[in-house]
This record gives sequence, C-alpha cells and structure tokens, in this order.
Amino acid sequence: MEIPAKYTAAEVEEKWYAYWLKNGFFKSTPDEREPYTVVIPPPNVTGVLHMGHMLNNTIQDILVRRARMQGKNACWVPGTDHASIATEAKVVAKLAAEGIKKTDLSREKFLEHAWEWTHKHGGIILEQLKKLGASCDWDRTCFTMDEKRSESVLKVFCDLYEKGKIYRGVRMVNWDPQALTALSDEEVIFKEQQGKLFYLKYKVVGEESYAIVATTRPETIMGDTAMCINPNDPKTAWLKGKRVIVPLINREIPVIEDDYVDMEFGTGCLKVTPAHDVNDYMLGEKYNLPSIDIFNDNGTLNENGAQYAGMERFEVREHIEKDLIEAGLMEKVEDYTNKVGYSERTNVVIEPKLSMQWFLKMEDLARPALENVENDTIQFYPEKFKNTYRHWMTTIKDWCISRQLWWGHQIPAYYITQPSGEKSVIVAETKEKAYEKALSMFNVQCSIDDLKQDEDCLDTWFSSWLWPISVFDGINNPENADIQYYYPTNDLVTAPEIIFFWVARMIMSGYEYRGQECFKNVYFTGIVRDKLGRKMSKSLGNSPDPLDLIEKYGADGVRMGMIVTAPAGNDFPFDEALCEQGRNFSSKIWNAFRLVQGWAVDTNIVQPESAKAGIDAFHEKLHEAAQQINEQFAHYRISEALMTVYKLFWDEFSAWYLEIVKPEYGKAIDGKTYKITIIFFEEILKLLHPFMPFITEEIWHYLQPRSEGETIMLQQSLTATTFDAKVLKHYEEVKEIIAGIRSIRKDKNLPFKESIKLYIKGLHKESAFANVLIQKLTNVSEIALTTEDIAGSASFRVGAVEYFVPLAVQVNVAEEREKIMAELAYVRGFLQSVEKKLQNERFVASAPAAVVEAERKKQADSLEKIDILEKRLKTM
RNA sequence: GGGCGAAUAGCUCAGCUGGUUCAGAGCAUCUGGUUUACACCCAGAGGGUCGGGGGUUCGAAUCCCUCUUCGCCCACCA
Repeated sequence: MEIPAKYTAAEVEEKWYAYWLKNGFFKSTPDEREPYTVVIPPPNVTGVLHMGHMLNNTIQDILVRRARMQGKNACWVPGTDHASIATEAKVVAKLAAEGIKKTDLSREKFLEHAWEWTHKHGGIILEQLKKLGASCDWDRTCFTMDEKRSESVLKVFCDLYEKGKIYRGVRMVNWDPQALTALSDEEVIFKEQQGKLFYLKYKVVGEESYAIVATTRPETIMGDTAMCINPNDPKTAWLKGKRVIVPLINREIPVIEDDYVDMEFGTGCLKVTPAHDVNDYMLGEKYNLPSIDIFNDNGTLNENGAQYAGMERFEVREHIEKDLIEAGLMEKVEDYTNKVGYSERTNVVIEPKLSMQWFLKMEDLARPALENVENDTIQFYPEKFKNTYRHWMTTIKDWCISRQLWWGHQIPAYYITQPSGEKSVIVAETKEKAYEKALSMFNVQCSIDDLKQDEDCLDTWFSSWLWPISVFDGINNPENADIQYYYPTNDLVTAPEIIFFWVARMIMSGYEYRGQECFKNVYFTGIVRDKLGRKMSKSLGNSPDPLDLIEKYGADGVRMGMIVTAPAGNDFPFDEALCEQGRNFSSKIWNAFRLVQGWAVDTNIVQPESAKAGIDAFHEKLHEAAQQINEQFAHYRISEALMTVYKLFWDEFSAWYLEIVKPEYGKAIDGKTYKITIIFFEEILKLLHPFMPFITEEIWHYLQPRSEGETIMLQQSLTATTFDAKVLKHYEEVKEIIAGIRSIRKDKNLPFKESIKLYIKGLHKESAFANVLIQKLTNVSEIALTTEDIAGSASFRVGAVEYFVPLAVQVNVAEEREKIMAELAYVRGFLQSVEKKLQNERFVASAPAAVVEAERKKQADSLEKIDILEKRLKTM
C-alpha cells in the first residue's frame, strides 16, 4: 500500500464525504436508541457561507458526531429560511438592475421572480456546509416556505387569532421608507449622529410674546397638535392654559401640561407631534390630541405638508430652516449629537409612523418561557445570557408580526364588505375556509371573489419560531412518530444577537404548541471578528471566504483552528494563523501515522521492557484524557475538549509514547507492541473524529483492513473510564528525570549519540519502569545507585532524589555552585513561607487538617532538599 | 440614563466550593538541533504586582465595597 508522504486534504475530504452520503450514515429514523436532536439555525436561503456559519455549524457537527459515537440516534435537521426582507431586497435590486420596478409588477409576477431567484441561489449554502463536513440528515432538509412549514405557519396564526392572542391595531411602528414596511424594534439600529437642535418661536395667542421650542425635527411642525410643558416648571408656568401658533402654517394649538417634559432640556417646551414620535404619540393618547400624519409611505410629505407637500423629508428640513429664519421665527440653531434609528436591512433612517399592523400578545407566551429558563429546564451556555434573557422577558412588548412585503407567508386574513358597508375581517387558513366562515358568520350573499386577502406578509421570525416543531411536522400532525421521538431537541447552537428574535420565541412556541421545552441546552457562540476586533462584514471586506480557507488548509484544519480558540459566548477574533495550526496538526497526525505504518512487524521479537512500560503509561494517559473530555463536553467546554485531544496526540502519543516504542532504525517492532499501538491510535482517532472528521476516517481505514460500509463515524468512542493516578504520577516523575538529563545534554553539549551514565543518590524507587524508560529516551547506558556525590559531574534533583551525569570534560565548578546556590535560595524562601504559616497558631487551629498536613509535608520536603543541596555544596 | 458582563503572560483564554496539584494552557517569542515519521518538526528557555485602591479571613486571582477601562443589551430628552 502506497502511503503519500504529504496529506492532501481536498482529495481525502471529497472522497469520504461522498462515502458517508452513499452509505446513508447521516440518516436518522426513530428507533429504540436514545435520540439526540439538533435543528440547524436556518441560514438565509439565498445566502452564502460566512465565518459565522462556519463556527456555528462546526460546533453543531462536533456535538452531533460525538452523540452518534456514543451510541445515540443522532439527527441533525438542516434547512433554510426565506428571510423575507433580505431576500425581497435582493430580488428588488436584481429587478432594478434589469430596469424593472417592483411597483410595476403584480404580486404574482413579483413572486415568480422571487421564486426563480430562490431556486437559482437557494441551497448553495447547504452545499457549502457539506464541504465543511456537516453530518446533517439531508433527506430532512426543510425550507421555511415549503408546503408543510407554510401550512404550519398559517395554522398557528389562525390558532392564536382564535385564542385572542393576535390582534390588529393602529400602533406607532418603525417605518422603513425604502423597504416600505414596518420593522420590529429589534430590526432598528440606533446610531449616534451629528445633527442640529433648532429653537423655534411659537407665538402666544393674544400676546406679543413667543414660546421657544427646541427640536431636532423642524419638518414635523405641520403635524404639531399641542405644546407641552412641565406643570412644575416655573420657567414655563406663564404659558399655562394659553394657546400658541405653529410657525409658518399659523395653526393654533393648546398648551398642555405633563411631567413627562424634562425641565432641564432645551427650553422646557415640547412640541407634540403624535403621528411622528413615539413619546408624542403616548401624550396624544393621554390627552386625546388629534393626530396629523404628514408623511407618505416613501418618506415624502403628503398634502398635510402644506407648501412642502411632495418633497423628501430631509430636503424639507433644510427648506424649513431657511424659511423659519426668513420669517424671523428661528431663535437659534445649535450643533447637537443624538441617536437616530436606522433600518438594519436598508440602512435608511426609520420614520416612526402610525400604521395598521398585526400584533401577537406576548404576556402569556412569555410566562412559561421565562420560568423554564429560570429553573434551568432549558440551560444557557454560558449562563450569563440568562440575565439578558430575563431582562427582556420581563419588559416584553407585543410582537408586531406583519410586514409590508410580498415575499413571505401572506397573512391569512380576509376582508369582506357587508351590504351595510361595514368591513369585516375573517381569519382562516385558506380562502375557501374563509368563505365558508363568511357565509355562516354574516349570513350574506357574496361570492368567494368578494373576499380580499390582507396584503401583508408575516415577519420571517413568525415561521422560524416554530422551527424545532415544524421540521418534524409537529404543528400539522402533532402525534406523528418523528415529533414524538425527536422532540424536545437537545442542543441549539446560535449567536447571542438573535436571543430575542429567535431563541426566546422558539421557547414560547414550544410551550404553546408542545407544552414542553423545545431544546434542553442553548450554546451561544461569539461573534467572529477580524484580527483588529472588527466584526466581519462584506462591506469591510475583512471576511475571508470560508471555501478558500478550506481549500488551503482542509476542512479539518479550518475546523480545528476555529474551535481551538473559540470559547462559548465570547467574541472570537479570527486569524488565518489559526488555520495554519489546524493544518499543522493534520500533518502531525499524518506523519505519526506514516511512522507507525512504516514499521516492519516481527512476531518473533520479544517485547522490550521499555515498550511495556510505555504502553502501561499511555494506557492511563488515554483513559485520563477520555475522562477529561467527557467532563468538558458535559459543560460544553468544546475548545478545552479539543485541546485535551490535541495534547494527548501531540505530546503524549507522538512525543512520548511513539518515541518509547519506536524500534531502532532499520529494526522491526514486536507484534504485541505493534498491535496495541494500532489500538491506541484508533482510540485517539475516535476521540478526535468529531473535531476533524476527514483525516480521522482516512487513517482509520488504513490502520486495519476494513470492509465496504465500515466507518469510524459509527464506532463507539471511549466514554467514562477510570485510570490509575499512581501510575500517572510516577510516569510524570520519570518524565522530569528525562527532562533533567536532556537539559544536561543540551547545556554540556553532549550529543544524543554519545551514551552517558546516570548515578542516583537518595531514595530512588527501585523501578524497572523508570529505568527502562530513562534508558530508552536519553541513551543512558548504565544506571547505578550511589551514596556519595559523583565528582566531575552535572547534577539535578527531582524531589529528594539527586541525579548525577558524569562528564568527560572539565566541569565548571563555579557555574555548578552558582546553579545550586540559586536552587537553594529558592527552596529556602519557599520553606520560609511555609513555616510562617505553620507558626501561625490561628492557621493551625482553623485550617482543615488536610491543609495543615500538606503544609507540614511541604516543610519536611523542603528541609530534606535543603540538606541535600547544602551537602552538595560542601563536597564540591 | 438603566441593566448585564468582563479585566490573569505579547495574543486568545482556563483557573469550578477561598487552602493540596496556584499562578496555568495553546499560540507567538528566544536559544540550540536536520542522514533515522514530521522544519507544517524536535529539545529547551524566558515571560504575569491576576486592572487600581480598600475590606473580610489564619489564608484572596477566587468573597465584599469602591474606582478605572472595555464590551453587550435595553430605553431613547424633544
């Protein structure tokens, strides 16, 4: 069998992914085994893979693969999200490039274009995930707008409507004048901005005096319906009960009083524009003020805008500034920094706007969702996000679920005008059902065509909040075998930015529709940033293309590089050097494999004692690591678990174990040692497989003859085990001795080829184990015990035992003395601190016996060591 | 403005219930080393007032208070 000297990830990875697919290893169907379920956070259907996806999906794949190797029936459900605003924006832009305006198209025609776009670009991202090695059950791939998911969404909407949880109402919403839709509060980003604060003069009716109002938005004066002062403010008390005139348009408005007004800000006078400001809206409600809407949906002024009608809102601001100055109604203009809301999607300034929207009441839904996170039925990793979650859930507001878009689930509400002229709304899953309902409810003669469906779509999250249920069709068919078996799911891996958009709402729908948690654990990843700490984004161009990275370093290398340094919940500064580390690790594994497979095996050779010792030691190391990894996974310390395997392979297996059992150059290895080495190698590969699936599969197939259809993926990896701590402790001491000898070789320029002698003075444990390992790894020809110091030698100490390596060359006594003096000073200092503790009566009295005992042991050890060092100095 | 969190080596982070194994890991750096799996390597070394100050305690990186800096979330004074 020809083994290539270099590991070529690309080839290997493609081969094994195809093999896994062909053999259906990712598939899951309900059976007797314990289920382990993960649903993917569905990426945008027309999106492309970025580093955030890479991190997120690598973690999911690790969890899923590990569960599979623990004998669980692992099911990872993939899918995509229709992402209404984002996708619609892309389609609009694409059409615009072709000279087609959305407004010129019918809804049906537009949706044709949108579907075409979706089919063309949709699912690319899922293909990219395959390159990463994602072990999703692809047969279960879902789309938030496929038939079953759409049906689920409509069903839930109708159900919540029936329950009285969904209502329609005029509310102040965040209006995106470019996308022409309302946005949820979560989709608005506030940015600090340099602006101006304008001081406008409102003439007091019947007087020659003026009231001054400070505002950042003078263009909204046409919508003013009151002026408000604080009743406790002496500055403005003179205005009480008066009326003032809105500048330029000369309309009279009342002066009202409310302690909402901040006496310290501006002049203490507030203009009230209920149609265009959230707080003013509340004042308007409170005092029954009229509401004058001055804007069109696209951000231009409407007929209420008087002479400014038809102009764009920011143009109006400039115009009106000039006009006010000319009219002498501008007291002054100051520079001012304030925060302005922008649309997350289109990046235009949000216009608060009164509009008819659909809302979902949150209060009842939030209750169990909060409770079950508080009581840890659902656990967050890291736990700190529980606080964030609690805060939001206790101040939650109703969810605006309608969007003025075409791409999405059209709201299943139908309007009918009765003969009396009264308009009624009927909510039903289909137009036919709505028609039936209409007939029975209103007892009127009408045709089905008289029903007019609501033009709006549902918020994207209104479909994804059902995801853990709907992917198993548990809304339409609540008793089906899949949902019964796979629900509740186990782990959700997602970004903290969507804790409210998505995580919280999934938890709510889980309790509403299954009466049970939708997942048991939520693992929050950090945000992937660049080296400079900036968020990775297209516009900055600082995000590497994941596929390029995979090509360069292999999927295993990229996975390893990302995970090794990505703790839960913390931002993750990505650096390509990490991938290099990953690739280097792949190479290391490959080279270790090449060493092992290159050995000639001779079953007639007697197993060397050193190999026996090495095997005993590594056996314990392996089991110790397996146990650590178990604990690390139990706490979702995934990068630590990887680090444990990394060190197990690189340090323990390659640097120590393989060096111990390695036969002399050109010689064969005995059969026993070879066999166990292969088993060790396999066990490590199994522990490593979830992190680096490809190279582990490749090597696993080389290590022993395998038949078609076998895979490392489905092997049981080492789980809870025990290990002998005593053996490990002794082994570590031996390593220390070996390190001491290596140091001397280095200091004294003794090449490894020259064999040396080792003298041991003190209570050296008579250990064949130690001796054979020392001889094998340091080229010591002879180990002898001594009761005297050896002249002309270099020495070191491990514990209370002294080791001497005789030197052929002249020893630099002064240098040796200096070293020993330094060591002595250190131990004396240490002893001093220990004794200080022990002399403290309160310490001895109050500290636990074990602690005091430990201090006494330290004291005794130090005294012994000091004794040794002092004697050594005397005899030099 | 309100809430949450963080600050430990050059970088990224562990450090759980205060004391054994407490100042650690990986990367980076420095020194030395290639005929014998691997320079994508091996052997070794240096590097920290545990953000500042105070307190509790026999004992603090760990608990409390306070200050400083940073991050996130919420609310937006027109």
